Amino acid sequence: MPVLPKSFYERDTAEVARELLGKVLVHRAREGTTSGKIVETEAYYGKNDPASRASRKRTKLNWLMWECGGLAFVYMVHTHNLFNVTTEREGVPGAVLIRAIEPLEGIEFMLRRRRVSNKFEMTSGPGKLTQAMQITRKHNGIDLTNNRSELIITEGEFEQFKRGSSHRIGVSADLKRKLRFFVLDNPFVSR
DNA sequence: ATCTCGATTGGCT
DNA sequence: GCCAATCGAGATG
Repeated sequence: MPVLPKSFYERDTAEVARELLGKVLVHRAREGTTSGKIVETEAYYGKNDPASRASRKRTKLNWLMWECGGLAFVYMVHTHNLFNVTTEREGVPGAVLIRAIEPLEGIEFMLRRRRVSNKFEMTSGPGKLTQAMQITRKHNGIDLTNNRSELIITEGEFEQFKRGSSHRIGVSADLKRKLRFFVLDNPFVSR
């Protein structure tokens, strides 16, 4: 399946978050390939989004949100790595948090890394999927639109599905808009 | 140099 | 449902 081009990401962040559902995140590591269908996302904007890492000034931690679209943006919260994709054109902050995937390839690796037997516990949360797919801060800044990258996002080929939306999870101050998107009735969605 | 906090998770009551 | 774990980095003095 073809890799998503940069133009896919350089649009309104909520639109990208919604359309990322059903696309496929692929990690081609030495140990083996893991991949999964994206089933839950959240959109984060800049200045007037109080929940965003980019709501305040640009720092060593959040600078990637101002870069061009289609780059990996990984940071830690508590003990977990959270994986995001940058959106909007260079200079405009934005990113989409990938909150859950449905495993496709490399399920044996994911089970081992997560130390769980229940497959629904492998990737049904933003910190869970990074552990399962072994995504860490070393992937910060990787170009997800380059077919030679270790980490890429490709088109998917799935039956049509319904999407739902809600307010974002775990944020202390949210906007009025519903900026969380998920595949309806998919068991790998968190909660 | 020290304090504080978080886009989470898992274990225990 | 509640709460501790645990870590980087921004904020403060």
